[in-house]
Amino acid sequence: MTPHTPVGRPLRPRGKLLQEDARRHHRSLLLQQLFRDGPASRADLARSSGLTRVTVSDLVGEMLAEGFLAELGAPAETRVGKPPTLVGLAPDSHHIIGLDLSETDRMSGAVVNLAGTVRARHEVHVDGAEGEQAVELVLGLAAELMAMTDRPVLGVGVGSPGVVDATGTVVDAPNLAWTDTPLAERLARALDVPVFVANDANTAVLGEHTFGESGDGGLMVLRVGTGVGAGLVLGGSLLHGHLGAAGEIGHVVVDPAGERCACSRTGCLETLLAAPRLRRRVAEPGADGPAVLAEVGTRLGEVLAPVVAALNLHEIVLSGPAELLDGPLLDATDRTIRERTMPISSTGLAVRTSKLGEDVVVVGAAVLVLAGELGVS
Amino acid sequence: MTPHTPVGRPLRPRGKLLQEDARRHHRSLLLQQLFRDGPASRADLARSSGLTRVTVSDLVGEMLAEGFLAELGAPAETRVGKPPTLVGLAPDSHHIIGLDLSETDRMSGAVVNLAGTVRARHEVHVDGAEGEQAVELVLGLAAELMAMTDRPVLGVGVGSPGVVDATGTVVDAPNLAWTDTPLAERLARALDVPVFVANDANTAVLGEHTFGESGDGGLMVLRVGTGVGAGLVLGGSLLHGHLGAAGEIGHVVVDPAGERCACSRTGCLETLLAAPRLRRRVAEPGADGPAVLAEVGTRLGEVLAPVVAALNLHEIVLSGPAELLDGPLLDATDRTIRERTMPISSTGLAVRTSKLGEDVVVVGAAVLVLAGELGVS
DNA sequence: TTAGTTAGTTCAGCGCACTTACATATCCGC
DNA sequence: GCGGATATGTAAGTGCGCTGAACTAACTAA
Repeated sequence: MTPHTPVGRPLRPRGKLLQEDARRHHRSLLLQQLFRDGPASRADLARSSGLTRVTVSDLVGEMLAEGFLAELGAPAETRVGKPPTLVGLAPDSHHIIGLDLSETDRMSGAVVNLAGTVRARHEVHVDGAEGEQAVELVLGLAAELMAMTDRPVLGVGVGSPGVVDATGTVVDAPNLAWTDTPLAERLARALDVPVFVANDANTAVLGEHTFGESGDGGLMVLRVGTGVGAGLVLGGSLLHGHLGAAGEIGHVVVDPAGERCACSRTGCLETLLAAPRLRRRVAEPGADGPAVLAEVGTRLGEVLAPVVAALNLHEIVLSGPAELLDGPLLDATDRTIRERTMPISSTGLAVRTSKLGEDVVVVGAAVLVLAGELGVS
Repeated sequence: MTPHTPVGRPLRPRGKLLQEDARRHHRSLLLQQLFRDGPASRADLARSSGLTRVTVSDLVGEMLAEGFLAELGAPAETRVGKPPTLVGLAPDSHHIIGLDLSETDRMSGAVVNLAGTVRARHEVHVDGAEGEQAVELVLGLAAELMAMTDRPVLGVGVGSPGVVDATGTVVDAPNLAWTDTPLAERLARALDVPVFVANDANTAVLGEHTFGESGDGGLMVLRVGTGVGAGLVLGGSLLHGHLGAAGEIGHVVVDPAGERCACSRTGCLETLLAAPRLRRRVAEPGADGPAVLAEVGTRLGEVLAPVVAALNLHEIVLSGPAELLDGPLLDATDRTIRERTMPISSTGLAVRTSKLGEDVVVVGAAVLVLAGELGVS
């Protein structure tokens, strides 16, 4: 009798499971494989997935017919036996529309292929649009982008500011004056493709997780912009939190004696770290820029240390203006976290800036679609 | 086209999925149902699970034969149509052995039924036993408990101090001088039943999650004893962390100017909160007990606030000596968390002490087995 | 008594992945 | 240069688990 452990498996079963689900699951398994490790033969796929060659052939055939995969011929190297025919993901067989609504002055979007490469861009100015007007701006932007590709569109992903619930309804987004706005439904109705909406920090962490060369441990992406927010991927899945408000870390108090914040509290993380304020402080005449940045970094480290210890995170990624984040601030954050946690928590940890830059949100929005439609990420 | 969202579903498929797995999954689904909501008719189960009556009948028949379920006759109330026959969980059809190795002076264990009720107890003194000696003490305790029930034993669950990996190997437990000790394997070999081992704080959070009347949002259990540790259930599953060290929050620095800690840092949470130290400080001549407790509670709140905000937790449970935790300390922690986080993070949050008391760990260890063997929790 | 309703079972059929068997295509040793 | 070894990929048949449709059982309402 060997020891078992219920790792990763959710404690409660989720629902009815059909054969159809099994097939979709296995399709995802193969896609995922090709997605991460590049082209492979049917036999290779069979070996690594545990499915039989027969089943793999069947599934691959299906996906070839749909266009998601392409046959790539035999590999160059020569070995005993019949040479395999490689199959690989056809990254431009389908395109995805990713939208980033997190900037205050504009809404940007992109046509993204299945490999996370941006194929086209488009953006619209917000110009103070709010409520329904803002929704229509989004609808227009998405339609425009859909017209920019001749490939079938797999779906639309949106990274929106504010709190977004599981159905893609924006519960609350002050900047756009949205409350309980069913954005996913509106887009789905208008465009007739699957639509996924999530908080911008959440899409960012998905982007980083899938396309940012990150590992498989817990990942946290901290977005620094007009505000400060975070997204977390734990155990391979996006954390939503009890009320869908996971990652809302911008208004944690770090310094009760600090500046007054718009949220009526004093000394929130945002009063120190939000890009406009920080930029102003650094530029103040007579200010010691690096020292200011280091001090803010230290404060950030103090906030993150308990989170790192509690979650045993693998990576923390800072996303935002590089001139502010990448340097004394990052270094101080990294150092502070290590000073304030045990080696077992901090040795496995990497603190770095984003590798995707400005595109994290749109690419992450595309991952939302990839995960939802193909089970790939 | 309706909006979709990949909620809760892990982003990456876990592995091959057989029909057999589907059947186990559906069994779990029904068991879970009966487990949470009590007895029901086959027709009720079919309606709420989405399976057909045929399938439910088949599965229920199987589980009746195995003894897990029992027919309970018709309900008292009378309605139109053929009266249903209720089936319900047979809580004492099988028993589970739960072990708690977290105390320094003794190892305790219990025979637990499927409903989480303790049916018998046993314990052994540690008397300084270490390494292999301590392992044999555990083997003996488990064997003794297995002899105390005449029901089939579903498995053995163990809550061990220290870091435990996914295979049930204790990576590091200083008190017992265990390093890379394959405890699950040893027990499985000796007793010939499935064995599950996890960190004591992790088993505690499982116990609280399943039998502590807690909700479905994120749950954190903070164990205060000789040391301080935590366990987390997020999105319905236990969080392990990158290196299996999630919840190791005892050595987060809360006061760099504080007392020196055994871990070579200064001002760790443990230096304030560990039960022996705290008890001593409260009992000091001239000390204002409640004030000391409130101050420690405030510090704890400062550590937990970032975690609460980042995870949007639903519940925080303090488990340990009630005379220390339940009162000014708990109140101060609760207050501090609310002062330091946004309403959206804190309104959905409840901070309380454990409802299972001393039994959290053994009962949680039983849940480990329930989840692993029956997919129930 | 008859009609209507609900519970639970029987039976044929379908989808999916598996096993077994085979065709195909290369290398290797003689 | 040719059979044997080795490996890839396809074809046919099997078994498992679920489903829909039809059936029996047991009760209420009129």
